[in-house]
Amino acid sequence: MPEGHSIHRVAKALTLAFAEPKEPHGKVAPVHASSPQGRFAAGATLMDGQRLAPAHAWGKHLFVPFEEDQRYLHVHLGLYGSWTFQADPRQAAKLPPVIGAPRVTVGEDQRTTGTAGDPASSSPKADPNAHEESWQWPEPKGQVRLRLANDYLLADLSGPTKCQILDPEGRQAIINRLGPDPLRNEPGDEDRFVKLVRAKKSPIGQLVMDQSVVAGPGNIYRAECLFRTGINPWRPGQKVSEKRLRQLWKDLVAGLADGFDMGLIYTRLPELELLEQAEPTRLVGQEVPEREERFYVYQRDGQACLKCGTTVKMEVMQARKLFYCPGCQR
DNA sequence: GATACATGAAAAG
DNA sequence: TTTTCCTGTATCC
Repeated sequence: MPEGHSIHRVAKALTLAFAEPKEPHGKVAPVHASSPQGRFAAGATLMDGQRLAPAHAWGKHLFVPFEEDQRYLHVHLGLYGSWTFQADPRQAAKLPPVIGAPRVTVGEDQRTTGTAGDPASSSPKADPNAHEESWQWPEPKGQVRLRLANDYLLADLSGPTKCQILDPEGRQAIINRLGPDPLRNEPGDEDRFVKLVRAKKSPIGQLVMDQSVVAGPGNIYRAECLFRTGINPWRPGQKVSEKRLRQLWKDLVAGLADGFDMGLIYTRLPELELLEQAEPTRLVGQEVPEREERFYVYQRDGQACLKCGTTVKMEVMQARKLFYCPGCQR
């Protein structure tokens, strides 16, 4: 259950795990690919033995290029797909930090094996002869569509809505129908976002989740960013002022970047006054509270708005639950 | 054991 | 607008 920030993190994790040489001056080791579940058997065969190049994401789409072949693995997690990373507990010293972090996050679902919660203690000193024998990869748990593995790390993919091998044209066709990605934030993206929104009369709450308008945000960011910028989700795109849309773009940039850095969505600023600042405040570095205290409006329907006290509303928009404060968002 | 639900998107009607 | 697809977890009998 991932929004764009999770996919960018997975791209980074896959790159660190499978697209960077493990020894100085070494080559990238070929990846072992398989489909324990069987539903991606043909694709896994194509991938098995390939050297992988650095992965990248555009919105919620993940692309993993093959180094010596002009093709890509393309994955979209859909509503409940996930990646699970595991590491050889004896090789902790070689693990890239993004993998070693002791956390389990829905959607990317990273976890470490070995000493729970403390990767640093989990082993360089373990068994001096350990490296003599290769790591026994653990049995896949549940429905694993694709398993990627090398001598140190393993990534299991389950439940994706899309998992396929694409040629460059196939990849480009997907990117062509995506809007700007706030995590890429390239020159001109803000203008493109503003123009796309202002050309439509559908409600802004719908447009923020429309991947051809902006690629990355999902249901949580939609609710939270519209609250943070004080925009009513039912307001037609055309009728949102350019000023507010520029504010909204910048808020999405900051919000998704925070999600990327923290590995979870945390959007509720420590002080309400920070909401009024010209530039959005970044939350990375802050201590992360319990889930119930991370959001302003998401799943807070029936409770009092933290800013104005009005009861937070839940309505259904495009078959998804929409949360907002009718008092603050007009 | 059911059943409901989830951070999504495309196809079908 | 409704249905369909993909899976794991929580909650309720």
